[in-house]
Amino acid sequence: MKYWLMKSEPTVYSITDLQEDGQTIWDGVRNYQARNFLRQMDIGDRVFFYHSNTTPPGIVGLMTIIENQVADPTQFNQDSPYYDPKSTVNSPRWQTVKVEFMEAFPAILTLDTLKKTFNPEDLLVVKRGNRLSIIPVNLTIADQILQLVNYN
DNA sequence: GCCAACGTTGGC
DNA sequence: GCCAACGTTGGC
Repeated sequence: MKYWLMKSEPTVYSITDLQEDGQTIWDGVRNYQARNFLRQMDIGDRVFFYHSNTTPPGIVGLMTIIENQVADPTQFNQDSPYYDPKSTVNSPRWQTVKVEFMEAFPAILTLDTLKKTFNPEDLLVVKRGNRLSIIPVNLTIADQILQLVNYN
């Protein structure tokens, strides 16, 4: 089992939205590096849910992968801002995953705390200028994040 | 609202 | 294939 971190702006889709929906297709990713990480995800992997572009930003919960190699439906939808005319049903360009809600943390684990706890090399999300919306988190760091959640 | 970082586009 | 211009992300 691997750990990941995925960002979402809470005004677009929040941990509360996921809690209500139960599960969702993580659509709209249009960055090749992020997509390549999505392709590496397996069923059962766990994902930290990160709220970006909000005050304060930080990790707010945990979800798990229940389906992988999912063709992002928005790439075929002409009315979607994520429509990709170069993508076809037979050879979709954008794969993603379906995630299921696991838990919302009792309190947000803020970016500020993450910066104080981890080195940028160990946790990419605290690295200045990093804009990747999907990043891998190694097991050691994931354990430490979960411990922080439990102790707070 | 500012702006640094950085990805993408398109002319050449 | 280079790189300037432009667009987007996202913290502050």
